[in-house]
Amino acid sequence: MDLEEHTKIPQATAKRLPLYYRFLNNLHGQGKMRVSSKELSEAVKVDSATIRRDFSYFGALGKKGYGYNVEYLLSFFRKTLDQDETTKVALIGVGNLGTAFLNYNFTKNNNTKIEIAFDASRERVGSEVGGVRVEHIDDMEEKMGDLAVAILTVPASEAQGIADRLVDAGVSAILNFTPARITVPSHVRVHHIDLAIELQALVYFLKHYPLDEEEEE
Amino acid sequence: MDLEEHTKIPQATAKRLPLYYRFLNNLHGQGKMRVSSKELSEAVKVDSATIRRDFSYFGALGKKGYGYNVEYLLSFFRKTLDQDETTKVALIGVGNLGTAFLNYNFTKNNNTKIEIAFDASRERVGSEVGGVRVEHIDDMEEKMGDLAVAILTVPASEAQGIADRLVDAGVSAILNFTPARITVPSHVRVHHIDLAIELQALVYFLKHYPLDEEEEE
DNA sequence: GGCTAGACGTTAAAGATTTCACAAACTCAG
DNA sequence: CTGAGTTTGTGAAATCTTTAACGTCTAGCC
Ligand SMILES: NC(=O)c1ccc[n+]([C@@H]2O[C@H](COP(=O)([O-])OP(=O)(O)OC[C@H]3O[C@@H](n4cnc5c(N)ncnc54)[C@H](O)[C@@H]3O)[C@@H](O)[C@H]2O)c1
Ligand SMILES: NC(=O)c1ccc[n+]([C@@H]2O[C@H](COP(=O)([O-])OP(=O)(O)OC[C@H]3O[C@@H](n4cnc5c(N)ncnc54)[C@H](O)[C@@H]3O)[C@@H](O)[C@H]2O)c1
Repeated sequence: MDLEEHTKIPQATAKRLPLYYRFLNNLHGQGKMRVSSKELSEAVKVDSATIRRDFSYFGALGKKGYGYNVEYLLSFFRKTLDQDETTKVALIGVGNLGTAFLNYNFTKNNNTKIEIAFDASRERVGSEVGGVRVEHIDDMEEKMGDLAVAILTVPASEAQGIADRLVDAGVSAILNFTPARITVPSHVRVHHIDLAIELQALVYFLKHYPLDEEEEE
Repeated sequence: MDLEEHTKIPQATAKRLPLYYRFLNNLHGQGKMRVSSKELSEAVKVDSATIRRDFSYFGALGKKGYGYNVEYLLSFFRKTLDQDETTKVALIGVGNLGTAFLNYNFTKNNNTKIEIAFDASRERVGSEVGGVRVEHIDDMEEKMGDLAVAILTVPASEAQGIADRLVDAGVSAILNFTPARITVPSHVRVHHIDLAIELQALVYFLKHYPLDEEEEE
């Protein structure tokens, strides 16, 4: 019943929910009591109609002529986004990117935490990075426990092999930062974040999709 | 004329072009002469009809009953993606993420290169990271030259201030890794990459959008 | 030279997402 | 208590994107 409701929410909306949640948190921290879709729109750079539409998938959360009650909205999204339970995450590949993530560790206002990290390099294994213990990749299956989510920051050539092992170890979601497009069974969810491509795409848009003329402010 | 043609290409297609290019490069490196949309589809995980459609925006690049000539396609995309000229990029904020990017530097098969980096911390300034000199942020305007693209990896609280200065310095595209949604004039293009949100969204999908039942391979 | 299998390019349909625009419902000042 | 002013929630339209389906053309074989 609960799940079915959620299943109807468009993916595009679902991707914006954490953004809304974060900003509502800020507002709440500032002691703000109410907020309109217009205000929110300016802050998160999403059209106000889109915001109202997004919220409406969850029912009537606001009041006409008033806007949204920050506290109410926040507590609603806290439930919706499962902010009360922390999802434990594994990170594979403690190199440049992996180290950056471990130091950051998404803990600020998040419900995710990197619990354990793995690497193949003997020099890294046994150390702690950002408070997270680095284990040897050979011990992955043994030490990973029942973590459901993994961040993949190994060299591209290793990606598929490690992904296969992750799947066998019971992982059901992978955030893949390698350029390799990995193949997994259909019950596993993979999101690719391909930073090199993001940069190239930005440059392409810059050159081929002119925006407004330059105008001095 | 040339520009107008490109302007008609859907954004979704444009974002996939660097991906195609990278894979074609791999194929070419392996000495492969021809490739079909089906093969490409399996490698980059994009529906083959979508690939054919994407390519068709540029005209008839393939041959029926044969597929695409790798060399031809590659040289076509090289032109289209301006792979021959290197776009110089500045990076602001040499912290965890910034350091990772500098060490990587997108140089592998890319047309982008981080030329210069800036930071506020006296200990970092003057050093080199990944072969890139780190300058003090106070000297940014003076030392940036005419770079058009910047990567922003400063703390969120600094993001808007630095963005304003980047715009004044003539930057027209910003890749923003901070959680702050920055405001810029309409002639400046900003892409947000919000890693914390990507992770949260993945977890949300995992919990609320069940995929196929688990099945043993 | 003719035939078969394969693969493109494209039309059209379906699906997803965004945006417009406005009636209804509310707030708040006076 | 009233009325002016806000702001929601949502049909309907517009836009963008993906996918299916297939006619057409080519390669390669016999
Ligand atoms: N650093 C960046 O800015 C950047 C940008 C875009 C893409 N990427 C991609 O992200 C990935 C990681 O990049 P990076 O710069 O951190 O690379 P890196 O070489 O610094 O780190 C890779 C780490 O993985 C470890 N490793 C190697 N094989 C392993 C294995 N089989 N099991 C476990 N660990 C293993 C290595 O010891 C190393 O610590 C790469 O695929 C890269 O292409 C990185
Ligand atoms: N590291 C991650 O994994 C991660 C993940 C998600 C988001 N982010 C975001 O990316 C940004 C950078 O993250 P980080 O972990 O690298 O942070 P960091 O604190 O390690 O690095 C920030 C760097 O910016 C420099 N800096 C501060 N003020 C500056 C200024 N005014 N001008 C120039 N440089 C200045 C600091 O000296 C520091 O070196 C942050 O906004 C963070 O929220 C990081």
